[in-house]
Amino acid sequence: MQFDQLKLKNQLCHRLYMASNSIVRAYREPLSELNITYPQYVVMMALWEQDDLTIAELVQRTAIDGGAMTQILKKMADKSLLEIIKDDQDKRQRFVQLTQQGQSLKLKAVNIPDKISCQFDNINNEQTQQLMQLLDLVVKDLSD
Amino acid sequence: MQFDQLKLKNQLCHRLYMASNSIVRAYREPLSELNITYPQYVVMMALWEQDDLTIAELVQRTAIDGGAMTQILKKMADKSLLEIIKDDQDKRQRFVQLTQQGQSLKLKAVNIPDKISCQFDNINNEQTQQLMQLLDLVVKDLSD
DNA sequence: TGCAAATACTTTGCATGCAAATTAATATAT
DNA sequence: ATATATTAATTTGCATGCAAAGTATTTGCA
Repeated sequence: MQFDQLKLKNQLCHRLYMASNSIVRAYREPLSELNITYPQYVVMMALWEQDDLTIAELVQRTAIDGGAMTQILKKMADKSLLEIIKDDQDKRQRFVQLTQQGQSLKLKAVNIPDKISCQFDNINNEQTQQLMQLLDLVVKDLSD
Repeated sequence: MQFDQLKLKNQLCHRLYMASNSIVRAYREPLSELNITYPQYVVMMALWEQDDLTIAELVQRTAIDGGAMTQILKKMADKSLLEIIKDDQDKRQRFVQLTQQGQSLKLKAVNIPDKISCQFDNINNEQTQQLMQLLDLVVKDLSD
């Protein structure tokens, strides 16, 4: 039966869809305490790791869509989490820099991963690592 | 270093975010030939598997948000893929039924899974199964 | 029997994800 | 040198995902 492959339970994509939505939803509450959304949190993590990136670099590291990134950064700048600085060398690009407030938010965020991972009762560290490796393969195969 | 857990490369959520977006994006082209979006495809798969479901059942099986479901079904009804039928027994609920056109679309969709899976060069069937099982654990842990 | 609580949906407002078109500036080729 | 191609961002339009509020209906219980 070739139609079997159209069943939802056989679809990797539907598993990914559900898992991704579930985990982003799980971040909603802890992130609301920092007054940021999930994609904004991804931007913060990228900048906490390496500040003063161009928007293109930020797009590359976060895999957030460029069009969306413009809007997201605007809102984050409005909240004084970061500043968007024009480059005098190449006037097409802009650098993104954390403000003091943006940097210090890291201290409030540091316990978020623990809050999330303690919701995982049926999956251990080894399985998590394995899962991340497999997901990397998926992303790699689809990025060509 | 507790800050290490804030790095993007250590985040399961970011892997899921990228993988889910990547795979939904991969479906975009084949689905555009059927003139449907990814969530609409999920609804179709659910109905091809079991027709004449209530909206609540459809929400439960697809994991699509109820609010979004209303809009999605409306668009699909506009495209004559399905009909939304009021229940005389319980006037709160409605049944969703595929039209002839919606049923026959299955024939055009049956080769889509193959088109997607042939993009996976670095991941084999066994790994895919393993991945799906691990994702089920994630969803299960987060659904409580 | 009558009314509060629960259900099944719908609506609304906000924040993306994404493709496509647009703008501004730089790089390249002839 | 100059037209053309490329690059970095932004803008626009459409389709969700999600929380919260709103609408009918139906249940359940005093």
